[in-house]
Amino acid sequence: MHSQGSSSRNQYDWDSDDELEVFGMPQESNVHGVEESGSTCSSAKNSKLIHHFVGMGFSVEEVIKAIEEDGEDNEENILETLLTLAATIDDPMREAFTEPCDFAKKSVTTIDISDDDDDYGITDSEIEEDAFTSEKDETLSILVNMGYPFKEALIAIDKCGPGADLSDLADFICAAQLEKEIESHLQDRPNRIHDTSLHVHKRSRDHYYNGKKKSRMCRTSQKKPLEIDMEEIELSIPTNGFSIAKGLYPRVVRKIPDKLAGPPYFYYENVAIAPVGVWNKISNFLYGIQPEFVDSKLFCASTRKRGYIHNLPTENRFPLLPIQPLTVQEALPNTRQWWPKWDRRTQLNCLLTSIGAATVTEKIRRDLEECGAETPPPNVQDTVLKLCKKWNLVWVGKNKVATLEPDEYEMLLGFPKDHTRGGGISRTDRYKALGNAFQVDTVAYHLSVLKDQYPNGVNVLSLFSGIGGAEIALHRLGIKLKNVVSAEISEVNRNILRCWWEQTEQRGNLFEVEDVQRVTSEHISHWINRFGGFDLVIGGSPCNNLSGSNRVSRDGLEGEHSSLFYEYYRIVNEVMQAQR
DNA sequence: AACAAGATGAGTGTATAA
DNA sequence: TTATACACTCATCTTGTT
Repeated sequence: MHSQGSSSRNQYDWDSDDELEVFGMPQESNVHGVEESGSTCSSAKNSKLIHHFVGMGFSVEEVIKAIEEDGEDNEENILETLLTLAATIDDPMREAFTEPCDFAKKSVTTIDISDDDDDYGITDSEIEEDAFTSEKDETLSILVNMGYPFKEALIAIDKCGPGADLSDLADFICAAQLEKEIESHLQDRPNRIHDTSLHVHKRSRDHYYNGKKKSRMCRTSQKKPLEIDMEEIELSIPTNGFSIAKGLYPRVVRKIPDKLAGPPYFYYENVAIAPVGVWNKISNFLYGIQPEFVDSKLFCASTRKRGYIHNLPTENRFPLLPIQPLTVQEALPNTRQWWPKWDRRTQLNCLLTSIGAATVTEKIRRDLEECGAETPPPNVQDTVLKLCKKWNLVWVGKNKVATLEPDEYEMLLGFPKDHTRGGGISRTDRYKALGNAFQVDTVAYHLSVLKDQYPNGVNVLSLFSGIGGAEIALHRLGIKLKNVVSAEISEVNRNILRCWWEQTEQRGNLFEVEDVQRVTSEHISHWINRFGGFDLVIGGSPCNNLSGSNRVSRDGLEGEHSSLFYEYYRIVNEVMQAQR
């Protein structure tokens, strides 16, 4: 943490090297190969382009063809052409598993990979609450599968006991539902737990879905030739779909082709509201699997709209216990007494990487005190409310709002308290790391299907690990971590994960890699041989150039940070090939 | 240097009205 | 069907302080 590199790394210097270093030595050998093949492309720029696209997994021949077609100046068009080429291949799965490239095969660059056996062979004390809740878990998941809302199932089990007869539990839930319905007819309470925001939008969104879906499809596929068959429609991605849930959690109906169904499993995450076309591209690379868009407001008290692409089964999912409170007032009980009636928020907006300025909270306090009245006039309410929503402010006193604390970030996102605290990390860095992290409960819900399949634990390749959201999700699910290879560029983040690993007394092995770009085929096959294969490749690639919060460089998937998605794809594809 | 604080819009999707 | 208004966003950069 005292190394000089750590500070400059704060500025995401995972791309500080120029392109030559990105692909290392073998680039040159490939360049020669290309030139010898008789191509007319010979400029330095051309070589870079070729390697750029070859690095994405296209064959050299295809890339050359595309460049000749579109000219070397238009990367966008070249990529479009390449993707069209890939899409027009008879068997769409064939392209998915073709040899991506061999640029890394001869790579002998020195790589910082701690290959030591960090064997924390300690006690058996991990995950012991598991025994306590396993019966409950099982009953819960059965009830949820029967179609009962999770929360009500949970209450029923609490009331009747985990050993109660299923039919008794079902009866209890039905009775409770009926009671609730009657109650809601009798009195209209605006601040009921977690129902309002969900159902308010549901009807309209469903309407949107049925009514406008088609027109949007046409818009998205405008660029492509007008041959909209079923395949096209499958791949055309609606970037909404957050509230098509019937119950508390969305029930996903999505069929993964047998060819793609894991193991090995992969799980990819990124921001939902990305520039137009980005998710289509990502989906095309990840074997055409449709993203699953989920808003974490279903799992915690703050919004977090994300897209997930994975080949996990979607049946028999179950949520992490205990269930998080879904309202701010419950999640932050101290704020409840200060929350004015006219602020009807029950949930927070997205937790970002930086927080609001103190001048904002001060301005709000002044404005409210000036009008003096118990309830301020509508125009003041309006401006204050807008600021509160913009900066995610909560009420901590009379006329007093405040930004969230880092430990409140941790709690809302499902991390252990003080997970990012200490060890030389600054407050600013905590916000940044947490703002970039998974919402653990959400990811755990998706990963829960692995629990039955891997009673002895999993081998995980974790890319862009950050502060270890994936690892924590698995751990909290009670899925043992056998071997975890974690790639993370930020030193402070690696320290956080390592500390957590030691504190939770993991019995498996943690291997740290600094830069995903330095992971070669040799590394991958070495790990596969050693561990007997990976069970899960998980990661969310940088969103910097996709996020709407970025005023400066929202450059899309080809942006300097977000283009690391192609590294994720490269590595996933190698694992998929090697283990199938 | 390192850190904290403050200032800095645009793109995307949604709802509504015409 | 189109136009318009509105809400929200895994961020970056500069400046000032220690």
